[in-house]
Amino acid sequence: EKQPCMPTHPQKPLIIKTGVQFTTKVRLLVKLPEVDYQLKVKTTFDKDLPPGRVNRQFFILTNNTKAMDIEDSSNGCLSVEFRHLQLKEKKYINGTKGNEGLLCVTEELHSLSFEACFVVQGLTIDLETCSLPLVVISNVCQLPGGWASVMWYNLLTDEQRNLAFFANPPRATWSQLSEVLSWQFSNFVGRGLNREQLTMLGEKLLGQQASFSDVQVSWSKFSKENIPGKPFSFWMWLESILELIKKHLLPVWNDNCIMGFVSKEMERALLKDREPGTFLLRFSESHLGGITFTWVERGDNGEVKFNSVEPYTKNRLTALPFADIIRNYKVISDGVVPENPLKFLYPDIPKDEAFSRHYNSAPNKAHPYIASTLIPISEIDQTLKRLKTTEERDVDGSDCSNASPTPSSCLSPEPPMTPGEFDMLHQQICFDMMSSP
Amino acid sequence: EKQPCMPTHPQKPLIIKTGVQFTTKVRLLVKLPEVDYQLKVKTTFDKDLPPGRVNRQFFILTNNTKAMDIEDSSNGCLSVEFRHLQLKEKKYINGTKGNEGLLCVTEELHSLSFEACFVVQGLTIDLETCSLPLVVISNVCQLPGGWASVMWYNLLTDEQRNLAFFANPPRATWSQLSEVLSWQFSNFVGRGLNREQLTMLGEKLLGQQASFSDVQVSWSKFSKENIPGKPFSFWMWLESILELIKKHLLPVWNDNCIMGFVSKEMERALLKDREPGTFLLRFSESHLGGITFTWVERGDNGEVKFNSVEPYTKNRLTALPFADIIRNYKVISDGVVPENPLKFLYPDIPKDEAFSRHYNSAPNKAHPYIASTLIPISEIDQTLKRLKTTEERDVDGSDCSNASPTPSSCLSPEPPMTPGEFDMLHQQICFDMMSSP
DNA sequence: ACAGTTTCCCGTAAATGC
DNA sequence: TGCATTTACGGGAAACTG
Repeated sequence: EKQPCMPTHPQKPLIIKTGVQFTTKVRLLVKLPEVDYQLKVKTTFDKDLPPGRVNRQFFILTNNTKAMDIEDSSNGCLSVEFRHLQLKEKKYINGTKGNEGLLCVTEELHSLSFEACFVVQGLTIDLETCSLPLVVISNVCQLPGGWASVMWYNLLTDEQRNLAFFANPPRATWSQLSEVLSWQFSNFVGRGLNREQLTMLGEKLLGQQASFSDVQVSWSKFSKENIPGKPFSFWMWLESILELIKKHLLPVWNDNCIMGFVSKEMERALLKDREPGTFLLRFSESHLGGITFTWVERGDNGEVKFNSVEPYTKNRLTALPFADIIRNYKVISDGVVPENPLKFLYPDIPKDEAFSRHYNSAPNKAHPYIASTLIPISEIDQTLKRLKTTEERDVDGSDCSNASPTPSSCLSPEPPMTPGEFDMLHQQICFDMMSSP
Repeated sequence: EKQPCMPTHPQKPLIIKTGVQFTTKVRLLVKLPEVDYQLKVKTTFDKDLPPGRVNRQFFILTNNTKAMDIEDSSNGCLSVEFRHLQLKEKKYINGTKGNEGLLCVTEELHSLSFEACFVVQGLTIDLETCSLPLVVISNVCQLPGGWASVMWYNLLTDEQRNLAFFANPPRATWSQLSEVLSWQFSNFVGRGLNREQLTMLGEKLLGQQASFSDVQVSWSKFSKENIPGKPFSFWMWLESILELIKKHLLPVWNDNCIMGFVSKEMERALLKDREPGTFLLRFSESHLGGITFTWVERGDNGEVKFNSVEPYTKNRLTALPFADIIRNYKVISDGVVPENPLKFLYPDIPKDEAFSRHYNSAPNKAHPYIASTLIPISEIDQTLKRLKTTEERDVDGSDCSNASPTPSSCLSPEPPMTPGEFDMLHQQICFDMMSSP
């Protein structure tokens, strides 16, 4: 009869960081007869501890009681919004912490309870409801892990409050998971993933498959186990890319200039028949939050060569926006006029046509100073270069799993999923009370 | 009989930030007869408000009482160290705040009081002491202003507790002030200022003077009024340079490679007869926390030309260490092989000899990637360049005040002040209880 | 409207706990 | 001892407040 709206971390609901304010809202969905008494609602954290007791215990530091009021907007029902709520951990509750030692903090689920009581015509009526499971973190570095939990829970169950969910988390099919992954991108950085990008992610997570859609992905493989040979899990890697886009690549990403998720085999297959100087942008698979470009060129005797620049990460992107890196990148071999090897964005868009709207218009203030830019330069020693090219296949091979099929036309640019699909997912995760029964 | 040791902000004593822990220590300087009772000390903030009442009021949030104990180290007298003290502002104490509206928060002085009471042979003895004046800030952005106050107070008075000091702050002579300024550098970034650098600072603050040492500097001119034509005060400018050195230039500064404080006239006078490609490093006077280099070259018909690069600030220095900027800086004019114009550090030290020990040894990991560096480049269009050179004098002139005297030999490298002078100043500000009477 | 000041909170580093 | 987690707080930005 009453339903809570979720506390929200900016953009990431259902995650609460200790010591940081959050907001929550409850609405009464039944119409009460005209009353002139106050209907007080009390908010409690982890009101009745579930049987599988939680490890950590928290309490609401701030005022947790407030009277309902007629909602300004909409149809005039009763609601109350708690603001400036803050969570703090209880220390040394009863000697030691719980024992479910297998779960990490971001898998530990909690909930907010809301209670009210009113009397009408001699009848005492108790109202109570609670939130969807919450994850409590103490530092933003735990946010990616916490968000993985929230996604997995809401993707795979409709239960209102199964706090033991991660004791034995169900698997997701790739078709479910890929939809959520694309939604992460459309929701947080404005453009979702197309089929080719999702295929690369599927291969990365599951290896070669005849058909992906029904293959199952375990929770562990998604966000807990490290990718073989890497010191991070699949989700941590993907999340680092979301973060990179949000902070440094937003307009370029939304302009569809970043292919991003391409295997190295696919990359070569795509570039090999292209005009020399054709390049594409790809996220680093070996480092968190990095982006690189690969271009194709022809050697003296006509053989195809591929070059990839060392991935750029946030440190360098802070000093120099990515579009300007592409604009100014130069390769220098000793004593030669440096040249920008990047000519056409795959498949054949002249570089400036693709990127010029993102260039930083030169800040030519009438200084007594000579303006100066940082220019990303690769210095290539010709002898070394020849060596490198022959070894290239081997060095790269160690980084890649299996060969991927020939590209054919599968990488043609495609729009992200339809808005309708996103709305559906959005509601699944972000309980919009306005549209509830 | 008892004396407090100061609460310390890392490296900056006598400044307390609300909500951040600080530590303070009190020692009893008289030897008590053997006692077996505990001597408790209580710490109070702004215990008795001074007549000229303060605007803001604070209190100690944490436990403020602790028993004295025999000091481990040294001569075994009683002492107590309060740790994890934290200050919080009292809100709405009695309606409104005080009225001394002329002072800003960093000029508002406070103090910590320490009290203890003991009974010996039927005599009750009250002990009480207090700290030197303290500045309370709420954000680190107020630290430079607060530190200016602490310096000024301790430079110009020996009073233990004159909380109204900034109602009418005395002036400092340049000889006093310059010594403190040099000490800032030797203390916080490891190398003090030599006579030439101090002379430039004196001229900047006071204009041309026959003899600086007795000229007086007002508190306002030092840290409150903006430098004419600039949006910051003298001290804020100098402090931004200290910060820049601490974060990005430490080894280069300590290696004496940075002349830093040179007027533009002096710079030209020094460089004009030097080998083309001779350069020096100078802090920006127009922007906070910037460093630039100026080099001399000769035009086609033998005339002397000076070029200064746009100052580097922390953003770029984070992506590329300054020594590498100098190492790799290039000037490019269209279609020509780019060249590094920096050859000799003034007066005549080959660049690599001066800087090579600070170069980042190339991080050549066996990547499948082509390594890439950011290279600072200035692109000079030849036609523009010719125009620029003729206008240069005027453009620059607008930025400089009066002509400075011919350099003669006054810029010869000199060691910073003697350690003894620093020790004296250090004690003046940082009350070292060990050496007190 | 605005400037001085405080609050908020991310993100890195250090401390703590298990 | 090492890893997981929390605490600490600088720093940028938003919010507050006379």
